[in-house]
Amino acid sequence: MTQLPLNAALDRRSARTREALRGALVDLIAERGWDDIAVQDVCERANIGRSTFYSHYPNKDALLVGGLEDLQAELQRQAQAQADRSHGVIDTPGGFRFALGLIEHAHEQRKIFRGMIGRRSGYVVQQRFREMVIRLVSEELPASTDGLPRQAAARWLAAGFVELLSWWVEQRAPLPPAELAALFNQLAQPLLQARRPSS
Amino acid sequence: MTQLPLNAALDRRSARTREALRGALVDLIAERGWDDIAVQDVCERANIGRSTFYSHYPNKDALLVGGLEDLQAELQRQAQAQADRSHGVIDTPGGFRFALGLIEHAHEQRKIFRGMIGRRSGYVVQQRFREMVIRLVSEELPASTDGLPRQAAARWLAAGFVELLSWWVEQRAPLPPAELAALFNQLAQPLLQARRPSS
Amino acid sequence: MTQLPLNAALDRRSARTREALRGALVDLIAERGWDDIAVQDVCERANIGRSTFYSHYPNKDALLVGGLEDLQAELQRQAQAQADRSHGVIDTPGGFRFALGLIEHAHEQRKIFRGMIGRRSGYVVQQRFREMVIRLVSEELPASTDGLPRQAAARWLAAGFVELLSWWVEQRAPLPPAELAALFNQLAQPLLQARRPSS
Amino acid sequence: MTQLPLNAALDRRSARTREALRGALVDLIAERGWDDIAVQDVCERANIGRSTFYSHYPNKDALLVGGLEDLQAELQRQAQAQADRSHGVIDTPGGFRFALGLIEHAHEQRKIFRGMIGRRSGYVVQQRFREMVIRLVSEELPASTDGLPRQAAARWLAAGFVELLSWWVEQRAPLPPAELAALFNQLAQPLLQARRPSS
DNA sequence: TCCTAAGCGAGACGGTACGTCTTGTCTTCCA
DNA sequence: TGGAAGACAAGACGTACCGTCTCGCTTAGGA
Repeated sequence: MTQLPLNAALDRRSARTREALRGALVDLIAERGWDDIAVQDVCERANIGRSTFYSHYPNKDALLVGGLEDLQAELQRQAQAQADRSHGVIDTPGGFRFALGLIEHAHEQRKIFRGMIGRRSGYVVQQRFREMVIRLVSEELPASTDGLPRQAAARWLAAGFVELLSWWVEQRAPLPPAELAALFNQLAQPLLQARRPSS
Repeated sequence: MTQLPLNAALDRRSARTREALRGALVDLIAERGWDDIAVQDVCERANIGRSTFYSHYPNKDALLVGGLEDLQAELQRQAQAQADRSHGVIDTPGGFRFALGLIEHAHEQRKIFRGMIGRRSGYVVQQRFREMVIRLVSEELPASTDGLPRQAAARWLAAGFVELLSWWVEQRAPLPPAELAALFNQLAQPLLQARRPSS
Repeated sequence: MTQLPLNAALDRRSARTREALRGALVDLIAERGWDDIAVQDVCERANIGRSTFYSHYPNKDALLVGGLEDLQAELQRQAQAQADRSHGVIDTPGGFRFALGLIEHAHEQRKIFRGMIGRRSGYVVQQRFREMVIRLVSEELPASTDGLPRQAAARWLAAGFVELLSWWVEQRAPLPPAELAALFNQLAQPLLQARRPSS
Repeated sequence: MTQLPLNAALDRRSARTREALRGALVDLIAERGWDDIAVQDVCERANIGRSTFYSHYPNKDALLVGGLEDLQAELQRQAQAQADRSHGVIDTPGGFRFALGLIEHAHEQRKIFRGMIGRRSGYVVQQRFREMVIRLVSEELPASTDGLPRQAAARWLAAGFVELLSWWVEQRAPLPPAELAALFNQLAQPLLQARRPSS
């Protein structure tokens, strides 16, 4: 009956397999873009049998989604931390907190992002990424967005943000992250003004 | 530019084939969304041999692009006509001329647009469609867009527009086209203000 | 040469697939002749996916060649056995040992041979079959074949043999195999006389 | 259905087209061998539209057959001439009259014959050619061929002849035509001896 | 001289087969 | 017992030919 604690090791092994797959996927996305990658390729890169892949994820998509969920969690953690740091005193004047973090992340991993949301990406990746950004935007969007339904507003901003990012990430001499974030927040202004009706 | 009037009949025959293919594609996109369509399916629907398809288009993509080019041309024609009608007197007060036309088109062909840019679409379609909108926006975008490079501004607006359209087209009780156009133009305002520095 | 005894079961599975394909091919050749058979047909008959076919053989040709190699090996084994039985004592008086075996084989499988070398066959089959017979003849051909180069002699005899077989197999009331073999050996006599320079 | 003798010129035009096609085919056979030639290729080489090809011949085969019929007629004419020259006096001592003519023809057109009956040929060509040789042999074969049915004897000889020719034509330093013909006649001897039972 | 029937080139079209590629399932063996 | 290896079915892809067809041009002969 010593089985229960055994599983921990196995799980750890599983985790390492998953990790390897995720890493391989990221590498390959950076190299070739999503669409030109076959499950086979990911497995080879990760030194893993193709059947093993399917025992972990039903899809190439699923693998990606897993990765993006991690990224989202991380960004939300960052945003939260930032909110906590300025413990309500000034409250980042009219800007989205997630933006800078995500932009900086994209900056550091420029190559991967180029594969993900740039030219050579694929539908699923863009779609998933956009969905993630929609969730991030939604969380910081004020309740009232004059005229426009909240969901539509979130999508407008998220789509714009993603497109901006996609443009920025392909640039040879890009703006500094902070400026891009500022630009985004400026463009988003009309939808944020309702935020502090008094001021 | 099949200008030579020599073999008009052949061209006419080809044109009818192309037409049939395009129609079949649109139908199928409306029914199942881009990704679930095989070249074979399009051919069957259009009553056309698969090899004939390939003698006209190298790809499923190419077929789509052809269709979108037509749509773009049509919308530009409309926009131009509208501009001519108000022969410069009032100059559509601060709005994009293409918007209403495209929105109305989407309204009439709601089902097709749902297949094209809505949930079940595919990367290529969205991408191609977005590119088309980028071109449309670019044409009407004023030269100076304070701070933001022109290309980035166009992409911001186009992405937002597409996303808005995608959201709108899935609604059960959507706004009237005119109101959506107004909303878009209002959201685009910050980038258009540079337009009339004098006023 | 899948010699490693590691995964015997996989090999066994493969072998059964190959067997099925070979059988189906033989059947179909007997029914329609080589040229009217598509890879697809072989697969359907063998209850095997077309892609599986291509993972075993690159061609329809390759499948055939495989089968012929087996046949050749079998015939050589028979000829050897026969030679061993009469351990040098009488040494089949002036005749080719492979002939009777092959003729009897053709007799039993008359239908298949009709498809293979008869009227409705195809170039590849005839060619491959002739090559096999050339090899068989070569092995038993004496070193010196007065005047004619050895290779030419082998081809003369093989071509004649195949043609004879092809004629015989189409007959309604054919000679008994032994008589055909005798006939062949008689016709081959001029080239075999050099065999026993003493006599 | 070119029955009416009205338009001789049109027929002449047709004839020139046919000629061009035949020439192109021969060229291409010499270059690449039968199997690697598409109808398209023949047409391009002959500067003729593909549809025109099909208005003359139903097949690539038919084009070939036409050519071979001409060749056969020519060879028979030669053989006849030779028979006439030696107006029965000596009657070519035990040899086939067609052989030398055909061999010399093959010698002169070595390249074409390589394409036709050599390695890179195709089933149809070999088959057709063999049939022609069977007809040629049959015509000169004596009535009685001890034991072997006449048809079988003709096929044995024809197949051997063709194979010999095919071997010879691929040689780098081939025997002189006359010697090859002698060799063939020597090999054919056993079947010809019945010819003059008296002598 | 005009006109009319043909040969002809061009190429659209449907169809069939090819060989390649990817996907997801399933089985077997090894550690 | 989990993972590697890989056989397998399914099916889309883009290519290559095939044989049929329709269309207009050209041309040579007979009116």
